[in-house]
Amino acid sequence: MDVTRHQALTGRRLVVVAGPTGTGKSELSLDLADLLDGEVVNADSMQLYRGMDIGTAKLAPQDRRGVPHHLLDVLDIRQTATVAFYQRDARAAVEAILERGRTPILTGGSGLYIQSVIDDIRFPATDPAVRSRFEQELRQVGIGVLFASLQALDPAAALAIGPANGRKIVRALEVIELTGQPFTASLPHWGDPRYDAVLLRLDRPNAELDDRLEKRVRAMVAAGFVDEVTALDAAGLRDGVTASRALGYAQLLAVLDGESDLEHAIAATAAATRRFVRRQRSWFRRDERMIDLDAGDPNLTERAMAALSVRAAVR
RNA sequence: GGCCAGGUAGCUCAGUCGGUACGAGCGUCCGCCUGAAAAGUGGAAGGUCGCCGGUUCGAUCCCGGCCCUGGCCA
Repeated sequence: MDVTRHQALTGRRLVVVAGPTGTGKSELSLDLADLLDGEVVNADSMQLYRGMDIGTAKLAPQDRRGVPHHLLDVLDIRQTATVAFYQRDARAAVEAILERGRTPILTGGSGLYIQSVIDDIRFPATDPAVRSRFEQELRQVGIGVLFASLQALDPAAALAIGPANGRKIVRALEVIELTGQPFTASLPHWGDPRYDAVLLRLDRPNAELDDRLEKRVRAMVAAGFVDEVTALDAAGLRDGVTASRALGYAQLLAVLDGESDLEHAIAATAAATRRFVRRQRSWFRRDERMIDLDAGDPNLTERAMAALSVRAAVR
């Protein structure tokens, strides 16, 4: 369990490969794994699910070049993914890799997930009973009432969350009830990342990325995305609170319901993905610890290695 | 060629019985984010109201002409 000591002995540290979807994170992490004797830990919320392969652009086993991957295919479609669960398992995976004397490479586009691994974030507990009670109240009594009570209990949280954000109002009330403490959406301030992590941030120009994303959605459909969703639908995809809302999957479910046609679904998915990319950026952008890399650089891998060695020298 | 409908924000469309466009949704841009984060949310920027002329103190809204789009008829 003495991770720090191990690092000191082996010189191993965590490498994070972050960035918006479609920038080539998976590919880069394979290269880095080859060069650093590494293993990949997935930091992509939707790739946690078994069976969600094509639509999540998950690396197929035969394309992993023998590099061990962790936290892929660990959830059933009907289970709800949560940061707290992810934090626990991802840290365990990272630590196990370090124990083995190898390099953990945390790769993915879920900003909060990444942060949950490298920063000291503690997620207050949850209680299904309390949660569902508030959710029911939200539906029956209305959001206004819940927001008013949040304003009374924790004005700062109410201000930060806003009167229209039902999900977060519910969670805040839940936390307040369970902990007796205010929710206080305290401002994130980062210190030194755990595992002596080096954070790499991939990106490419908007127009270029948007174009790639559109093509990628079409390629997914050509590769059997519709069949995948049909099969998952039979397996209970709609019962999954998280999985059923994944990009592309939600749009294709609408097609299966006859509410939309394929062409519309493709356009809607591409549009939603663009929006997602903007949100990912706004999340990653504020982390000053990240080192930027141009995803379109032909020497991307060398650049990444250079960034890592600079960090090693500074150390 | 004639008739009808229409030309208002990047797109789809509201609206003004003549007084500086409360425009809306979508898109775009920016931000927030502590147990659903591929989710959830806040804000901003965008308009010579097709063109030319007339009436009027004043026209995007009235009149005339022209151009464009869609439909119908010959």
